[in-house]
Amino acid sequence: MARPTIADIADKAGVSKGAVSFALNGRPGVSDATRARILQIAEQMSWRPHSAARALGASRVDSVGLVIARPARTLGVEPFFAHLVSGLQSGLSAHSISLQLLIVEDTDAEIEVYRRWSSEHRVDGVILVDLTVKDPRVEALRALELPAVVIGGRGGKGALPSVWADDRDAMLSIVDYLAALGHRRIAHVAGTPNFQHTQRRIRAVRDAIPRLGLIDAPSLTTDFSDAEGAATTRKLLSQAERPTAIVYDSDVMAVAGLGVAMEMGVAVPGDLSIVAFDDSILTQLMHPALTALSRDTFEFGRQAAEVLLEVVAEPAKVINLRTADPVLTVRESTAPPKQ
Amino acid sequence: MARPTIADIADKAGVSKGAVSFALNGRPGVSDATRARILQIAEQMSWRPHSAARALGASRVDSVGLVIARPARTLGVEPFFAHLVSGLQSGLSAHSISLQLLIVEDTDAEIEVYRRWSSEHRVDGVILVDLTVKDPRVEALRALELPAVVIGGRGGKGALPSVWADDRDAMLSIVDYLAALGHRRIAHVAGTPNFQHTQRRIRAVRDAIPRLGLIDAPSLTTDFSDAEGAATTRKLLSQAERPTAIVYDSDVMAVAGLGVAMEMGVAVPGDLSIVAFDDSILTQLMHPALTALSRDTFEFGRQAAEVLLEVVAEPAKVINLRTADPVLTVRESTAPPKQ
DNA sequence: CTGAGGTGATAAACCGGTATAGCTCCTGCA
DNA sequence: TGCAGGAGCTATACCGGTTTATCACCTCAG
Repeated sequence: MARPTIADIADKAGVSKGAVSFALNGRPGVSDATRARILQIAEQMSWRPHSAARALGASRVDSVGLVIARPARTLGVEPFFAHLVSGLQSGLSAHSISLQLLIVEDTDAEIEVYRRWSSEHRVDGVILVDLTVKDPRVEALRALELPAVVIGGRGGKGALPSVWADDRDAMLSIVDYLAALGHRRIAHVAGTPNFQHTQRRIRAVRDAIPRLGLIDAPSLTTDFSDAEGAATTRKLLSQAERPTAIVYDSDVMAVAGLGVAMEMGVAVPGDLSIVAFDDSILTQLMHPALTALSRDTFEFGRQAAEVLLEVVAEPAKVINLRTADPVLTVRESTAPPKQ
Repeated sequence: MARPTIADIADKAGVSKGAVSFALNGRPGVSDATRARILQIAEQMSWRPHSAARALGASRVDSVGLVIARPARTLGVEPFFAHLVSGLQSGLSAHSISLQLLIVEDTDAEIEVYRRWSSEHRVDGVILVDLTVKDPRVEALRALELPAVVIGGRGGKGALPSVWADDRDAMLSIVDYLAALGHRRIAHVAGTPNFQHTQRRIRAVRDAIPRLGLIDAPSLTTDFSDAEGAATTRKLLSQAERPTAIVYDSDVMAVAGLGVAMEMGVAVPGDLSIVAFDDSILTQLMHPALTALSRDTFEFGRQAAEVLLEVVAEPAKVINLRTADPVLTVRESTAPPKQ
């Protein structure tokens, strides 16, 4: 007997299937003595529920989904997703929920996946990342009535539940530090403008200008690629009035920017300070090692999992959980500007 | 009516559930006219099979699994897994099979996952990576009768089906090139010694010594971390007779090694040539950009998916598919040695 | 002594598909 | 004319759980 079923257990225990089900799920209907006996037999036969059978009856599949819509090429350098996935699983495995991961090319494909998952009952809910300004996924998920939690995008009213970190505060902590070092010409190499977090960071920089008495603090958007990160840096360093510090919206762009500085003979941190808005092994491998904003992505994922499970259990619930603030890890790429 | 079932379709079409099932699965038993009518109604009601129901009856779940046993911390820098997963999904989605991904801490946990997946019928088969010399997973999977495909490890007799690239040839292509440039003192910073591919690479280097007339070619094992990569490099460059070229078993270690060379004032590629046995954006971001061995990991994953599906359909099948050979991408970190 | 109410269990329906036995025609051939 | 055989379809069992209706039995209050 390879895979015992509850019928096998019922036979052996001399009770009905129903009694076994009650016993195994810890619900009333059987005496403590019978329950103990059933549990012991189940244990001994090393019984496990057949996930499909349970899903069919109970209409929950104990599985949630995460779709990442990025070309595979740009993925993987960023530890972000690996850590996020690990954190998610850590939060889910405590409840024996499995994670379905899918990488697709674009948002249309992503929505299509949600549609399929929903109609095939493959997941109980999903995690959303990279929220854009007018994100079509929000409406699609609402229409499908598929529980969802947004990561990173703070929900307004009528929005989906979310788990978010304060991008604004984080960016301010960087700019404040640079200003305190004496920098007055700061540049910001931002990511894709349609991401909500990009917008928030740009706004934070702009708002800080008068307060900190900055001469200038332009935000230049890119597609997050190393190529555009390098090109933008080249442009910035070719100006008559160079910035003395550059903040990059990702670690990859920061590394590319460091390369450009070296290539142009601009000393880091002597002539130029560099900060990455995202930490990873990449920033630590560089010479000089890059000052970076560290986020606890693992914990982020864990919390998102918890929130999603709450929302799955109670779809009407509105949760907006703010996670721990990111901290600035100062390394060798930042210093006061030369006079 | 939110989610139509085949019973709904049967009602509307005025036929039995069985007829609908036949029609939707393209099997004989209904006339072409009826089939067409049923398909049209199904389409119109946007019917999708309930995955759990199908799994329960047909005892296949249209889902395969991949477990990665590495501490989350070291993951993610390596684009390898991201590309592999994308490739796998590309190969699977053509057959509407989904991929279950799990990251765990160690091999014991990994085997535990297989056990759970198997008894809960959550997957039809699994993909194995990072095969070690006496890998306990092989026996565990055989005992569970869970179809599996090994990635990277070429199976001997009695082994699991596999998809593999020729590590030996790949390593030889690197060493041959370095020798052709004139290098006679070559060092090899290898990965964890218990990995099969590490063993094969070490053997390839050793065997090449007499043929190429190398003075020396030691292979030093590490744990694949940047820290050990750096430490090993430091040791090598501190010797009286320095190697003039170093081959690293991973891109991360190669980057760390480059850092050490710079820190010690060893010019790359003037005094030292560096080659990474694995390509990624990391190697391209460096200055100088690193010569690296490029593998088509995406294609690798695609082929593995195909093979796994064959094995799932026919468990007795023995397949050992050799993939395209990796190619050496020469960049700026290699040059003839100074006299 | 009787009836209400709670406890511990069972039998059977159900979830949404797939697989199979069997039934009804219709056709073709002897 | 009779019958074998196949096409086309139906009815039903089945997969492995969960859930509900029902029931026997015991206890206790009136």
